Amino acid sequence: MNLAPNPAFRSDSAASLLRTEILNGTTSPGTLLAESAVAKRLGVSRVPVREALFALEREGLVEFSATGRAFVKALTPQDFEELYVLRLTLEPLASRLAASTLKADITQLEKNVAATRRARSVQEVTRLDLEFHQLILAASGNVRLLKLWRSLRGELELWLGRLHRSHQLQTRETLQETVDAHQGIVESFQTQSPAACERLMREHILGWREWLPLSS
Amino acid sequence: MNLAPNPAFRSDSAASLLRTEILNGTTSPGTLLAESAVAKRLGVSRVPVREALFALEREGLVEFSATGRAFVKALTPQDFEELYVLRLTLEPLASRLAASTLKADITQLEKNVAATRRARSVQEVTRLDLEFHQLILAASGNVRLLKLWRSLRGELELWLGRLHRSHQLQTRETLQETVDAHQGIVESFQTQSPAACERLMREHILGWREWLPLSS
DNA sequence: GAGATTCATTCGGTATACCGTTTCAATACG
DNA sequence: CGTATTGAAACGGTATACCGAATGAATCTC
Repeated sequence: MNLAPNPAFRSDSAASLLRTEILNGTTSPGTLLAESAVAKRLGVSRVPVREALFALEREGLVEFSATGRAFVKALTPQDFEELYVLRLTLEPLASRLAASTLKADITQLEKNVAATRRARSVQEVTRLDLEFHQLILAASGNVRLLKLWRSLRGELELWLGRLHRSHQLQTRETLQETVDAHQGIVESFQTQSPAACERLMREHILGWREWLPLSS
Repeated sequence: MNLAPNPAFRSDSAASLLRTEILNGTTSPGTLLAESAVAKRLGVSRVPVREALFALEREGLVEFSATGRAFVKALTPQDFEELYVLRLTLEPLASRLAASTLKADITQLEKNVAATRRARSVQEVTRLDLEFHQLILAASGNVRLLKLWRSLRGELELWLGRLHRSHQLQTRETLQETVDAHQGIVESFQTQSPAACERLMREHILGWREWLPLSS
């Protein structure tokens, strides 16, 4: 028996806690995350906090000043524009690459869509929505492509969280639209060509254009 | 006078040294980079070495095992395939986005091409080649796009370095081809539409297809 | 001999301490 | 009043030390 896959590193715990607080909006953008202060608050030393901050930087939730101080990232409308352009490039590509894989097995995607139908909170829908897209990135088979997307995921969550808090999103209709679109994409993997899958994903993301802060 | 932009962090020095050794091939792929050993060799403590290893991981030159040990990344033909697909996606996009910026000012690109013409070593050509492409990524104005590309740059350098060492590249003709292609791209920014710039970059990268390890 | 076991060594995760630099607000200056 | 100055507190970069876990080779088992 070689079990014990959970060393429970303090750096991971610290990252999880800080991640939650940032995504919740508990700690507002621009806040200084001083190593000493965070360490004292979490009851650990500065070393794991340091690593947690680096991890969060890779996720796009934290940014470092020139002098090495960590701040909760503050996103501007232009940042969302950048993210949007990249999603519009990376995700259709992933869809095309994933087409052959997903033709054989779409059980995970189907589970995700079913769970989204049953979801009861906006947080849950958001999580499942991002998970749906990440499943396709993972199915692309290009681990670098998945890594690139994951480095943007934190910022995408910040974006969605902001939309939710401003009540611009997640009326009953938009939820239904999301589920329908995802359902259509899943079916496309079974019935259509890779190029068609790519196109469908592109159109799905184009539908997000209206939620860009700039256009509101 | 507030000069002193060079704190000369030991972590940066360590990263530079290790980076050079990895790209040279001095430390071969798969080599364990134990923190203690590297620290002793460089005459610093483990802490800056740790950070250097994280930095090199972001650059794609080092990978961590499940138990946290750092190894010099070993690239497989499939890895090159992944990198190629991503270049083929990101760089034409950057070209299109950079078109408006570069219509106004191509001096940096022109300097680069001129320097490439004057280059006397394969290492220098490689460096200038990657710099040319990076200039365009930077000119795209999308800082996230630039960051994504930079996270692949280390692996691209490993790829080119391998090609050089196997003498498959950098005959006089391929150098001339590179310079010509780059010159054409620079001119396209002045004379053509963003879509045409995008297409030209795509074709330039398609030209690299023959250098994929799989096809040789 | 092939595979499981043991154990000394190595290695990474973390705590703590020290130091120079940065920061920022109170103060002095024009 | 607006702008330099200054000095104490805060912060990050690094060194060192401790510990449990992982590693790999020698050993034991069948």
